[in-house]
Amino acid sequence: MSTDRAAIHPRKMPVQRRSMAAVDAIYEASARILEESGLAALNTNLAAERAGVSVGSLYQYFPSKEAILAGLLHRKRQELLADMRRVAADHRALSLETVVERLLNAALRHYLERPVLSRTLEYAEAYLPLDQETAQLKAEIGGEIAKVLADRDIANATLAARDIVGMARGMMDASSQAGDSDASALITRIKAAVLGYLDRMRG
Amino acid sequence: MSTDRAAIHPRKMPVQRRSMAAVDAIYEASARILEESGLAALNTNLAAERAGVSVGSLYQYFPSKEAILAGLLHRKRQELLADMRRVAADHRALSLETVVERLLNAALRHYLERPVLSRTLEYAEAYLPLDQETAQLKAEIGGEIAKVLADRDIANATLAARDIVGMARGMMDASSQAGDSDASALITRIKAAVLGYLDRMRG
DNA sequence: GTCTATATTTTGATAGAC
DNA sequence: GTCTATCAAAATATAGAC
Repeated sequence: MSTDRAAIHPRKMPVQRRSMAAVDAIYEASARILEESGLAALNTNLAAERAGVSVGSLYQYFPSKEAILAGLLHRKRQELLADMRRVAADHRALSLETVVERLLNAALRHYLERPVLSRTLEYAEAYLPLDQETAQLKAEIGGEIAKVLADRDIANATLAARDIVGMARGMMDASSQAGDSDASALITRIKAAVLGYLDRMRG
Repeated sequence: MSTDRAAIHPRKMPVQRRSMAAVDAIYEASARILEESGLAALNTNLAAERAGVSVGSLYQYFPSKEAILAGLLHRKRQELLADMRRVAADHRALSLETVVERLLNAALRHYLERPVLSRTLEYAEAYLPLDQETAQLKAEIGGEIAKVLADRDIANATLAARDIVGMARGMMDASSQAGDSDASALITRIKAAVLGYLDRMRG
């Protein structure tokens, strides 16, 4: 019997205590595999084994390995969005420079926690049949930034937000791949790029 | 018999006319597979079929699918480096702004030719057992930019070059993923980020 | 709910004929 | 040099016992 390879969404929400532990273990095991060996190395058997559950159990929660990836990405996005909202909440009281710095701090904190995992999930998204809900989260993260920019009368806030997210991400990737570990110096440099960009686009 | 999965380098240089055509066809077919379906979809059987050659022939030139990826990346890098050198050659006669613009034009031209392929190969590099020679090419590309910056008395030219490559790449990725196709507007915005960054890092 | 065992499919790689 | 045929290994997914 041919199985549905396109299934992406977690099979069901685990409500029992035990089930949640299994799902968490699968996520964490998968994350480690991705970090250690990349996308190509992730498979359901290995993920189950490393999570300390059987493949059968894994398939009870995830219809495919893509579903695991989608779930991981979704989680990460939710966490970042929550943090972004927190930072953007009272932004009107602050200078542009301070807001930018706080937003970058939030983004960096998430990214630097697990840079390789972040990179891998970001790439996976590009070829993964896109999960509507997760795409929405991405848009909302951009939206939070655009809102801050629009309030400062920056033209084309949506485009600018996309540019800023892109440049920050690119610099974080380059830095982490080069093995650079000085986070505060990195923030300073990203801030230079972001504020320099905004200056020049405004002037 | 267990085969050597770690082999990366193309098996041999094709010297005959016919062989070169086969190798080219394999590269092009692989590139299309990567663009259409991502890294996970690339396999030797499919690449051979789409290239119009048999798997046996493919294995005559490539010891593994990783070798195909490594070869594709190596080619792309060589092309970009050649272009960068051309641009950087007479840079002393030009303003910083003009040099930056020319370098970005070169990078963009290469990237926008096949953005999805570029992204995929870049990601592949991260988990691919790194090909010494290709890593060297990457360093040389950064080196060309660093040289230009150092000549303008920009401190920490190597670090700045890495940042600039990263931010440009991140913005190109974001733009192409969003489906934006206005290349000249994109150049203008990347220039704003790069020059703004340099200004602030200098001042 | 979870596990073991297993079928099915896909992929990697080679042997041997032409 | 190239192809066909095929093997071996790995990965997906499920059935059925507990």
